Amino acid sequence: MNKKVRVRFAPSPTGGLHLGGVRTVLFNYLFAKQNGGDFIVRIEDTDQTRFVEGAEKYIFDTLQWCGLVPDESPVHGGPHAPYRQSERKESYRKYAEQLVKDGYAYYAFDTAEELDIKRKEISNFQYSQHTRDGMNNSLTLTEAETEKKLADGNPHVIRINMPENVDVHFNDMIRGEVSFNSSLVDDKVLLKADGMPTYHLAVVVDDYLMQITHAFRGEEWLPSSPVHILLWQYLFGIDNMPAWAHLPLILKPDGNGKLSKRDGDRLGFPVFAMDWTNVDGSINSGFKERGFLPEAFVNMLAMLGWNPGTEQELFTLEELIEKFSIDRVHKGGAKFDFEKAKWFNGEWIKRYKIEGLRSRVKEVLGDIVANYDDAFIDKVIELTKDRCTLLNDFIQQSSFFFQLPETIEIASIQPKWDEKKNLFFIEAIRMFQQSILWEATDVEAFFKELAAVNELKPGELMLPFRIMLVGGKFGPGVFEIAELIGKKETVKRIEYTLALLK
RNA sequence: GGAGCGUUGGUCAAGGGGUUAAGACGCCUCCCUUUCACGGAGGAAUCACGGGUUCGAUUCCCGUACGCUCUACCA
Repeated sequence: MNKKVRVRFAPSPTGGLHLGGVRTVLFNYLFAKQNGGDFIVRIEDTDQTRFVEGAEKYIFDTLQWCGLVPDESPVHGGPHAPYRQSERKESYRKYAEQLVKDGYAYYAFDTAEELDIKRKEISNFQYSQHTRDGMNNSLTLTEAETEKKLADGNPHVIRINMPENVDVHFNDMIRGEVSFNSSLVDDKVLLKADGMPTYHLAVVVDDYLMQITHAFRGEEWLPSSPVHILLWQYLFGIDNMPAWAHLPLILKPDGNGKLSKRDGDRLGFPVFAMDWTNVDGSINSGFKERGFLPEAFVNMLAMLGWNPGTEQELFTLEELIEKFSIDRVHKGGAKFDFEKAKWFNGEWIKRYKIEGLRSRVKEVLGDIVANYDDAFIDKVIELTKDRCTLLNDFIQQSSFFFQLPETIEIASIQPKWDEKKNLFFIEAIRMFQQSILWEATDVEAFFKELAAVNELKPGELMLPFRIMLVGGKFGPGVFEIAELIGKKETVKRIEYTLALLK
């Protein structure tokens, strides 16, 4: 079995690959891999005015980060190249003309202004079988008039000639039998005045030319599917049509409705896999930059609209390929929950081996780890990974291993600070300096011993000690921290804080 | 307005004629931890409504309500 699964996305200044888009790609990918098929990506840049340089690269960077790399590089060719619709422009016109010749479509010369007027005059105006008789098209014009208009180079579009009262139906992989009455569907534009196809013509022609057998897309496409079904019937035969799967929408967390990038800004979470730069230069943050691991991102996305029916929630890409099944994809939309997304990431950080985390943690911490070797960094990661849900949490949780804490929260200890404690730490410094042993257990023993001698409860001293080493009330066990940063650094930090407390 | 699609706790969801209606996130309580997390043990909270069919409906059927998507020479 050689199945090809089509992935589509339109790069545009207002686009970017957001959650819903990546999930569509993911499900395509899983299905393709599972069935031993090909996974290809096509760029739908039919509206050139909205195409931005770099958007294409952005898409592939995103797919790469997620581990969803297409089998044929749409940028560098392949058996079905080119993949940019703008480069396939010529092939579409031919099919549109064919439709006109066969009576399934017609030329329409109405200008944008004329249509605007109509829309103002008639509420809910639709260019359809009920209105096309009153419009300026090859159906109302004589053949000679049409020929002349075309010869004179009048701008025109080609619209589909929707049949009257035909039951158009198909079997959706997720929803089962879906049907529409053709009388209620308008005469969609297939070929625009600039010669570019609209999505409706392009999907059908491209899917045919690229021999696509299964097509996944968002639920928002369902209402226009009758146009596509009819086009398949007219052009290539309904038997050659790919199987459709209309995926449920990803909804905004509050209220209802499709998740939009505005929601991300408003609610403070990313809706893009990676940072996306808008035409105006503003940036929508990405999951990657927020400190997500690609595995966690993909895992989280897969569970949004699909469920294996077991209690398993954590999946690798390989496991997803194995377990994924299209009939367990839900029909209803799912609200996006950022808290759950973070939970997935925390779980993945715990699952990750230290070595796997190392380079990512180094990247997050930046310059401050420059002078430390991997062995030291690995120990830090081991001590802190379970308390991080995002990679960026390593900044808070582990910076103090590499440098003096930026702020020392002395406010936490000052109220109960007294001379007795001050003397304890002065003595501790002396004692630490003399000691030869410096493992966490040794430090703890010294510390408690000295506390006993000074008739102080260790409990009263632990917090001050922590604040001195860490700067705040967080982090792993103090004695383990002391061991790792070393005797010299420990003493230095005690002295530093003691000075602050004077 | 029209068409299509949908509706199990706050969220993600399993289930599918008879169940104490799984599990996860979040929330709350307790334990562990002389910090914060992690971890562990508990807890509150759900089948949109109305009619059928049936001995019995959350589950099947029909309505209603509500929500969403589409209704562009955007995808």
